Amino acid sequence: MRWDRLGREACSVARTLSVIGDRWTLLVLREAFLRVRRFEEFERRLGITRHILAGRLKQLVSEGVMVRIPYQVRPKRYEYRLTPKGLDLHMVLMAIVHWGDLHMAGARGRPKLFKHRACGHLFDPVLSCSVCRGTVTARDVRVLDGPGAPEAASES
Amino acid sequence: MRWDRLGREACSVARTLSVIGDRWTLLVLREAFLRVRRFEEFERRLGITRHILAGRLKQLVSEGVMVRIPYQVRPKRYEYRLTPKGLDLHMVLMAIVHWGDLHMAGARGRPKLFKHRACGHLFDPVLSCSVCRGTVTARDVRVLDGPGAPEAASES
DNA sequence: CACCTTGAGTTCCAAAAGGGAACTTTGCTA
DNA sequence: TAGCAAAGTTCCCTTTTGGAACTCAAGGTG
Repeated sequence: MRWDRLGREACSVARTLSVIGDRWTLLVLREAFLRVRRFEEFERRLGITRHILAGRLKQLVSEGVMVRIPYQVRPKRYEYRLTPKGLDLHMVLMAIVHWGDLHMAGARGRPKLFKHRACGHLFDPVLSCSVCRGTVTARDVRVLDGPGAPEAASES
Repeated sequence: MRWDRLGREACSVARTLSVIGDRWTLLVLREAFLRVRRFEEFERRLGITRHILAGRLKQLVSEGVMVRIPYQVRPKRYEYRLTPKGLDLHMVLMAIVHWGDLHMAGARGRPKLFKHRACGHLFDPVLSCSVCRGTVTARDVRVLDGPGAPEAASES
């Protein structure tokens, strides 16, 4: 399989990965959620080379995950911001961070903590069911074919 | 930055990505959650080349995300299964699928649906707060430095 | 017994992607 | 006039993929 075909697979994992399934892209998004907006600051904080960064930002913009908007006119300078579609990736980032906190934290503990503004407490993200609000773990889920499933073979 | 340094960064995103931040790795895990276990079946379902698959599986095993266990002795054959550490990636996969369902679904709709065994309903995954159980979105979260944060500079 | 099949890899080579560093462009500032 | 800053591009060389063929061990088949 070549990556240019990924976005056309009948699988939401594959389609999502066609947008964000790349280390640099996820790291760029991490910074974006921490309110980094400018080319040079992404470069400085990530240690990414400029031409890779330019490519990733261009892709994120073309996918509608970020927008490139001018923040000054003379000379023209642009910054990158998350769109609503990009903000929806928050759950993906939180899930990734949480797994790292559980399984990859160093001796000194977590690098970041999260406070829930609504209740004021430090918290861990928990996946729950939109219907009953109960916790959802791997064994609680049964996977069924949906309307967009491939015809005969079972692909996810 | 080279990838071999990623796992040593003081950031749970970076550390998680050092394990799963690769398209093929995530697709292998998707299949693993759908109960695929054998080398040939991963190959067939993903269209991945054999030597890339071998490398990814070896890495997942060395990270403790999967285990390689024999399922027959003569001739010796092995299969790959998720460990508890691997099963904990479920939230990451669910978050990725859900974003794809929201933003990348084709005209025919979702390829897969999820049923919550506990309540019996088809559901969407929702991220919630471990303390108050309320929904958590990007704007509800305040990020603070934790004990494992880098000294002076602020990196996530 | 000679040969074919299966599962799980490994090896080889050409093509694509990535890392590093220097160069470009536009206008501002000393 | 020179220097600087932000945001990219270009060039070149190294590393990683994709694709296909080859290996190995143990059965099964005629």
